Amino acid sequence: MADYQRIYRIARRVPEGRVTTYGWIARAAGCGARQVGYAMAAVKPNDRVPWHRVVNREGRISPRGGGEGESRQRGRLEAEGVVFDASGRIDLDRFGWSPDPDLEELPLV
DNA sequence: CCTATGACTGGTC
DNA sequence: TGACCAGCCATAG
Repeated sequence: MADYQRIYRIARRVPEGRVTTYGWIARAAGCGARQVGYAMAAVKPNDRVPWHRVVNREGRISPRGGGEGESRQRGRLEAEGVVFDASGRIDLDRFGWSPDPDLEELPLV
């Protein structure tokens, strides 16, 4: 459980209108990408984690069990100004954000 | 303690 | 881009 807090903390750093990937958070948190995904799946309302700003490396929303939160996630991102292309992907060169300064993608939209 | 599972990733074809 | 495969590590049972 404690490890999730570390992951959540990184996730909370993601600026509004930007997205990050499981891999980037994983690298910053010092754990595997799957654990980040697992942590996101375990997020509770009280955690105040912008889980919707976390997508996979394709800039696409990872399909999960219900598939319901998927549309909800997309809706929230679009509300923050994130744009999805025709394939339902986000342009990580424009909206991608890395918690690691070394990988910091050129921000700005 | 050990095995199964998973909102993943990176290399190769 | 997409499909396939192997590695990844915390949780659950």
